[in-house]
Amino acid sequence: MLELAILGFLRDRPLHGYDLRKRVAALMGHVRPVADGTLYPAIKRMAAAGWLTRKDEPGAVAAPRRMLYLTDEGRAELERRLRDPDDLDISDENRWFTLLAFLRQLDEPKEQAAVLRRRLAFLEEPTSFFYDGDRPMAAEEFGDPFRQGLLTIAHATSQAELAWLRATIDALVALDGSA
Amino acid sequence: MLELAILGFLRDRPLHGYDLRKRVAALMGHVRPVADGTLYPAIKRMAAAGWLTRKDEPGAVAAPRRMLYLTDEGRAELERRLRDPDDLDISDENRWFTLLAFLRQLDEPKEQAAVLRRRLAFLEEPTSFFYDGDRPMAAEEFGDPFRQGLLTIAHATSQAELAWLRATIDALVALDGSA
DNA sequence: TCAATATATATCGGATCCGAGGTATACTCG
DNA sequence: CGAGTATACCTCGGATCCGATATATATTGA
Repeated sequence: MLELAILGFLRDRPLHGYDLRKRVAALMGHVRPVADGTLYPAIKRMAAAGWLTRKDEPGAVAAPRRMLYLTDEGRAELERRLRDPDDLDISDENRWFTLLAFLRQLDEPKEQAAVLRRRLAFLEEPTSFFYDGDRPMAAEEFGDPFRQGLLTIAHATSQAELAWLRATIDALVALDGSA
Repeated sequence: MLELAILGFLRDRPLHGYDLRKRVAALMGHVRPVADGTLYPAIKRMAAAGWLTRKDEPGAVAAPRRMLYLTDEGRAELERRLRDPDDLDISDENRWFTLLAFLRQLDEPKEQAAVLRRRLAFLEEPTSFFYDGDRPMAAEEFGDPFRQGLLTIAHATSQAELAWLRATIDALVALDGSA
């Protein structure tokens, strides 16, 4: 997921690692930024894969910066990941949020809509969080406020997402039809 | 986080690995269950740490089951993790949800409320997801429907959680006062 | 002026996780 | 009766991640 964020940010403009770190933290980390011990190895790894190149930037700032440029291979890899995301079928909000932040970078509205439809199909599957043996338990069955809270929050989240998904898919289809 | 789920489920009743796998999948995994290659090493690890004991169950079922029993050390470890969760300050919904599912296992309403208050404080911090240089960008600034969607969903989620948190903290405080 | 903080990059060990593969028995359906 | 599926446990290699640690300079505030 970190790799997708790096590819996405670099498609907008070249950045050095420290700047990238702040942007990734804002998107994925909030309080605790992504650890340096995670980010810099990831950059190195992705440079080895040929997705980005590094160039030293002799500048006015304290430490020497290494600017990161997305290569054509990196751009192709980004498009591949946006078009065919592996994990729309699991309930990992962070992954979905990161994807959502960069999905606009796909050129075709039709392909953007296709990704959203897969997510919609996933969210429309019935979900159960708790079981008594093999029998799924309904929210009303436990007075436990914490499990009630879990279901309340999960429900509100998926309702908000569903509403937005449906509206956005419609808009993308209309956009594609009129083009 | 997997370890917290295992401790929490075993506090309710002894389970064998395969049963645990289904419950963990229902809570954390939904479509894709936690991999066997993750769960069984985790069980082994936790047995080595003294948090649970394993006993072979010669039974009528196909393969021999190994029942898992939480030890006193395991119960103490669970309470420690519920009381002092490391990561209420990061935006990982899965962690928070797992914690929420077992927080009722803390005996004192006062301590339950204390955990919720820390989460409340985190959610009340202003958050920005996107930056133009160092300047945080408001939702209105980009017409981009994907970033708008990101903010819409994030906002709805945190509003639902805030409302539930405030109500539940009040209820716990009242409960503690009347006891 | 001196300490602290911010800038900036990097390595290393340890932890956890996933995917692929392996083993074996019971039940169900054609 | 045979194939497929469900039950049930496990190992191993590879990937990613975090925390600690290291280095070095510029800026800011007491």
